[in-house]
Amino acid sequence: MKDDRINYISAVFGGKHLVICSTAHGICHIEMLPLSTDIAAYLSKLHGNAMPAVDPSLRDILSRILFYLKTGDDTGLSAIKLDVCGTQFQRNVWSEIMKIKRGQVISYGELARRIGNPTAARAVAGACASNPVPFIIPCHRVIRGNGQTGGYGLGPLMKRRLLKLEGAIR
DNA sequence: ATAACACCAAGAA
DNA sequence: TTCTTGGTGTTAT
Repeated sequence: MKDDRINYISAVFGGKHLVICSTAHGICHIEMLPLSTDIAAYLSKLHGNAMPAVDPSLRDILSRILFYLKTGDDTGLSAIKLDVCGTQFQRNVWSEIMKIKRGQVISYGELARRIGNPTAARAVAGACASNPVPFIIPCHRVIRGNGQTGGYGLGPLMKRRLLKLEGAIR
């Protein structure tokens, strides 16, 4: 991917900065950062040279994601334009995750089967872990085969919180 | 090459 | 029930 200029918008949610980054082509990155983080400086270091700027045109997307985080209603999330880069395997996993509806869960092993790579459960977990856009690509809906919720980049507590919000779990 | 993983199934206690 | 153990595929070093 090119070092396209990155813009961002942020809001405070759950004691952290919810940060949404975009290129000219779509959302490329969502992250939760400690309140002490200098967001622009952090993103600059992460994405290369140019200093990112706040982009007010991301306001609608931000509020839609916040609405989802508060209510569990994910209407319109899957229609958000993305600009993510990944290996072919990761893209296969991510696009399969997009098919999981709100309130549903599947196991890493089942997802592996669905992409035609039935012994790759652990690799599927790796692809979930490298999902750059949590919530939009709902990797929190992929759980362990034994019913435990499993790991999550934003913390297992957040994963359970989302699944409860969606009514997928008690 | 190899080590690190958000896993899994089976088996022991 | 919890725990080990051996088996996996992909990715980054």
